Amino acid sequence: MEVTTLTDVTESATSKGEQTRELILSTALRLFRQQGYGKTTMRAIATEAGVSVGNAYYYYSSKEHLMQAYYDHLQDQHREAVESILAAEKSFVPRMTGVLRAWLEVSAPYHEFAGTFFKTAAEPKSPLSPFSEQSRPAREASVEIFRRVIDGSDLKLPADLKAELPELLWLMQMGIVLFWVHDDSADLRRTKALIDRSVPLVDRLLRLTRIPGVRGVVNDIVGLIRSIKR
Amino acid sequence: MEVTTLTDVTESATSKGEQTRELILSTALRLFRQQGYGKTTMRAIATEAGVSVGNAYYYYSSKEHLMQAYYDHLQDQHREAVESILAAEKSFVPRMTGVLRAWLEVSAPYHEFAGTFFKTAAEPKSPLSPFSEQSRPAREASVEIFRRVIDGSDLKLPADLKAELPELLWLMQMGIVLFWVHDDSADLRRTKALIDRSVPLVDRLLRLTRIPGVRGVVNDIVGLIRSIKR
DNA sequence: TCCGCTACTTGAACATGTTCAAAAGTCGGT
DNA sequence: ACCGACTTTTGAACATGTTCAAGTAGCGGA
Repeated sequence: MEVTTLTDVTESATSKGEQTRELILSTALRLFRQQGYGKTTMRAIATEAGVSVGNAYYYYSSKEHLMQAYYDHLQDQHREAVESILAAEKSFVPRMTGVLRAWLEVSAPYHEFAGTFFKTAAEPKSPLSPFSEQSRPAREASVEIFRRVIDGSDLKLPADLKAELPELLWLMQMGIVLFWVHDDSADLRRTKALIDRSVPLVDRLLRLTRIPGVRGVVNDIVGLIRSIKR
Repeated sequence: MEVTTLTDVTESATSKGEQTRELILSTALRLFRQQGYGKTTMRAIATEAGVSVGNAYYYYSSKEHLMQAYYDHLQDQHREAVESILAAEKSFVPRMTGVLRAWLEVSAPYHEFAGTFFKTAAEPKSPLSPFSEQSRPAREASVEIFRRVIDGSDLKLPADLKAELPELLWLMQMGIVLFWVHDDSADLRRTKALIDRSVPLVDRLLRLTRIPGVRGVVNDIVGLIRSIKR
């Protein structure tokens, strides 16, 4: 259970401003972890980082933007962690399970204040919403992971379903994240159980698409998804 | 497209305190609608209602609690609106579609600031979360509606699935709400399309459970749901 | 060296949700 | 009418996210 150290965040800092920027971010993340998001004040972050409040706002236009930066950092870690899994595993279930569990691991240190973070998930106007235009790059990078999960696996799927599936798996991850946020079981037992049991289920569901009676429904589902994407 | 009037909220006000309570609530809801949640200050609510700020807090311990009260009010309206539909329709699709559309109608006047409201959906600690202990009564009342949707319909289902289905339909509604919050299409065209197309799909999926190859997966799904509920 | 431009930094001021000690009102009992 | 207990009301004070006008530092060019 490796925990991200502060210096992990500070990488390739070059100019003067960049150093201050990273210093503020790493200080903020440390305080978030230590005392939670709500109890960490901007004044505390600034003081602890040895800068003025206004200076913190010069680099991060709001407290939520510090979260956004953290989120990006998290995703980078996840992308990295996923590589070895995708290289090693060849069938769908372990690939998907591994990817989800990897997310769980990199996010674990932040579980306590994650609620405050994902609070914004439902707020359409916030740039932090996973559905927003601003988070499109991060979202697409995330969807790309699931595309690789499928492409590198042994699944045989109808073309149209295969095209939509990465986004659906991403959506599934969003659901699991929502569950995780509410999960207060010891060692995240319940979330782990959810992952370990739901992925094989998805696998079975996907293989069901070969049954003739099912095919029609699948087509309709794909059609529905396509129609509401615009 | 009937819009809730302020006096709809104020009903059966009796004692002195109750009157003030309702006055504050109705004023708050009016301002929320007129200027949005974020731009409505507690001072504005108090001033407009002709009371002091502290007095508003005497009745509602936070701004969010004013939302909670609104939410309860909304649910009451929904329950009422649903009666005629459940009395008239006898098959699943129109029953379910009607219930969802009724929700859309009573909620329509608040669509603009709904984002701020459902923001709390993902925050585990907030009593406003639909999954929280505090909102259990409201949630159960809502689930009950879906139980009636099923019980009064022509659906023939395996007993164990039938037992879990009301909660699943409630979850489906949560998903639709999330979609609705992000829907900025004219006249909520896209959300309406989502309802009208997804309900028949659910209907078809449910009838698929008769196919032998599907039965096993359904059992597993039901098992998974049951196991993660604890 | 000095000028001017940009990047950076500051901290006081502001906006707003929330708290709280004190005041005012209400009401039943004597 | 007065007392005491409880409910209701008040507004100033507080906490904290955010803004902004002003100041400082660094740096390339004359």
